[in-house]
Amino acid sequence: MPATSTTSPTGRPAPSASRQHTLRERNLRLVAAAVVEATVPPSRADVAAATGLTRATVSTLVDRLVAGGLVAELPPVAAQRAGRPAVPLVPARRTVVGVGLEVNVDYLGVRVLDLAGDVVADRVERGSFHDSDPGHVLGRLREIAHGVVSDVEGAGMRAVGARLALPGLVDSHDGRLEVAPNLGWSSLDPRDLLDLRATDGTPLALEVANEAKLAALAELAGDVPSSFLYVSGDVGVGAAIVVDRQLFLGDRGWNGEIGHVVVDPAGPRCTCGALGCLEQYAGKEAVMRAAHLPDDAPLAELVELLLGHDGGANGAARRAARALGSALADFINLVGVPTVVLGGAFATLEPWLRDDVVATLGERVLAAPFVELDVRAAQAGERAALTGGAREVLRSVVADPAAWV
Amino acid sequence: MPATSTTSPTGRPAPSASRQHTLRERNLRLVAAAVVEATVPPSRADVAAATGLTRATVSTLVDRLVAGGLVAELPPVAAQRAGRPAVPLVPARRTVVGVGLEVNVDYLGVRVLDLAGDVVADRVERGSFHDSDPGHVLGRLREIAHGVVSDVEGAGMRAVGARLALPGLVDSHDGRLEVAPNLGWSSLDPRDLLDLRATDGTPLALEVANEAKLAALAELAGDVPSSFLYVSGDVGVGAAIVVDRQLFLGDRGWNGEIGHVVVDPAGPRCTCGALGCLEQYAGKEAVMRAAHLPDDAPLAELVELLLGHDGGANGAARRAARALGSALADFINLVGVPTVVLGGAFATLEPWLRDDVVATLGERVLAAPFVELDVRAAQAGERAALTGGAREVLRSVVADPAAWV
DNA sequence: CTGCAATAGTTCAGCCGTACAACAAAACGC
DNA sequence: GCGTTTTGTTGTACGGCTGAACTATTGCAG
Repeated sequence: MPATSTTSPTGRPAPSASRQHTLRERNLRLVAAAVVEATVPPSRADVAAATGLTRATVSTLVDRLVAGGLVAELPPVAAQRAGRPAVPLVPARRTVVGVGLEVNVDYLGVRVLDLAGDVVADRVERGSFHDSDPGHVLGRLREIAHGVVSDVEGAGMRAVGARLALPGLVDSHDGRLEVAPNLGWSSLDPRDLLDLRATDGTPLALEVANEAKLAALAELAGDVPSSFLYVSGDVGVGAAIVVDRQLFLGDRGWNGEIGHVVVDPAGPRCTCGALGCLEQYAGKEAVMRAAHLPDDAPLAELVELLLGHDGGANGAARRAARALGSALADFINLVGVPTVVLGGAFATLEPWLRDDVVATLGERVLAAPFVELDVRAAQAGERAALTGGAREVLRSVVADPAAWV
Repeated sequence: MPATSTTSPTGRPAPSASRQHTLRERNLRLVAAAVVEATVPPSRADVAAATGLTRATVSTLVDRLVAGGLVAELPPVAAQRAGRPAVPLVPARRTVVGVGLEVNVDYLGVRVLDLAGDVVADRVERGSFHDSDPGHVLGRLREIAHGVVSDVEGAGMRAVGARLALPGLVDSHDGRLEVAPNLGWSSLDPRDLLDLRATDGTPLALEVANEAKLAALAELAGDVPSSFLYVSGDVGVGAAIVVDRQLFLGDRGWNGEIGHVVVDPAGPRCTCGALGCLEQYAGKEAVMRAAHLPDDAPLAELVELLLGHDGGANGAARRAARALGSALADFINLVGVPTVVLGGAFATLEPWLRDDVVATLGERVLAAPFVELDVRAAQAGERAALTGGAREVLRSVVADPAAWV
């Protein structure tokens, strides 16, 4: 909450008067980021060299971060060379944690991560939330979350915020959910129904976002370029734009709606009312139907057929891949980011999608001769939005450590 | 040049150590922006109130900006109320100027603007640069630019930088032109052929960008939302994304290629090799042909026919508008910015395009029920890229006044 | 084993830029 | 004409960073 109260719609900090303590805040952030993003635990001297600050300044800043529980010191280890051994600095474990929450069509989830990226708690409850009652479902999520937060705080950790992932259009200004077709929810503020509190009663800052967008952020934990497009295949097809390791949200966060990009104006009618949307070719129901499976067949069944070289399933995959390639070509031509990460069901199906997607991109992306197009499967695993949400909370702590130390 | 040397690919400043003078730089920018962006000339006290700085601090900063020629004081005018009369502050006129350059298919242009937004110099040379020689054309542009810069500097002004607009794919990292189909140019660095110098021999910082993108920036001079999509119709169809009054450049600046978005996969073959690109419906040649005019007919001729309610011309306009609406719907669904500014020939044709574009957007934009879609004609006038380029130079001065005072 | 070089981290004076408060300047109004 | 009001300036205090000197702890050469 404090971290975002002075940010513009797109998340960029609004310019305001800089005072002495602004220096402190900025340099604290710089040092915290240097420690968190380092691949090998740096010493104070390493941080000084990396940031351009003096060792003296880094020392005082690090001391503050250690006191605040954001950074921890490892026992000094003698290097292979002369000189006093360095004290390696690492993101603190089990001190400050972020909470990821999700309501999706077939499960509720809560996942808690610490600054080291460790999963501290993970709870999933399966169910069927098609056309469900928001108050009831969010009430249940609240119970689960409250239990998890109690456990975590009982173990001495501090929950600093939560992100709720929803499969629908979320307004990034006010966190309202405009519509979530597959849940049957519309026009509500989840924070009215899900006020989370720490055990001492203080409210836990909660922000709401689209599921695909938080799932995209989970990829940042792995080896991925700093800018990429993320496309998540599920019942719907959602996408996210990540630039310089940050979500690009457009005007109010309702972007990345690649599921309704035109593939063929003479194509089948979509649930949105238009004709030939991508979802009618690469959405779960369309793919299952094309593979002669029931609409709601599990993904594993399709994979089974594909592994057995079933003609119908392969045809369905190729049709989906061609359509996906066409829509992604538009995406790349418009946004200008040449790396595509396939998430959700597309990650599982990547071996059967990749070639046709790449071929279509090669034909339709105008800049194809000048840049290397890169299509790859997501790495974040199951229910990535939970990880992404929790990570995002922790990122906001690192981005504004002054508020937490 | 100094302003961008430490910026990331997308133009966001790379974080680095903050020192005392960082405060100065940031607050100088804040004050300069407050003066430049104000609608009515503010006093030092007004600026202090707007920025949150104290009057004392604002005074020293303003004095510096005045000394550097970025800000000027108007004679104090007695307000209608008690108190010492304020000294109104305005962007300085005819002191610091930015240079916009452009090579397009049918003209070369140079335009010089000062901080007040006044056009200080404007020179256009018509010609035909289809399949032209880059060295020759840029050499000629260099001559014209050199003459203009000499005049301007002779009048006591200081040219602080230049932007060159080209109708093609420009790499925003290194300023190289990858390809400009209508000029027949490819793979060259315009700065090798166009090194500009002030009269005293010091080189003038030159950056290169796509024509539609600089034209989009020219809109910021008028009454336009802080985020919008800009679509420019010409021989090709180009676009730009402006968010928070800044260009969004994706990974390397080759975005906004809306001309090659899929309108109909069964449509006519495009020069890019793919089928049914927007350019085959809304590009100049396609529209002229559909209106039964020669490919290279002047726009005025089409307008004439449209004003006369010519059936063929109207059909061509509607076909173009439907296709444009379809591609723009994709654009909006993907990027999430609901305001569209029609530029270039589309600005002239806006009366005949708007209704069909708006109708198509209403059908295909997923968020249409929740946000107000806004389609409007560009305001910047002829050869907007020149204005946008010059403005962009001046914006970079205001964004980093410390480098210039 | 001893002393020296090398590296890490700490201490302290100095500097710089902003805040705060008092003050000077220039209007209005009764 | 004098108090009031608002603008802009002056001087002091304070906070945060730098730079240099200093301490701590290692490796290595002799």
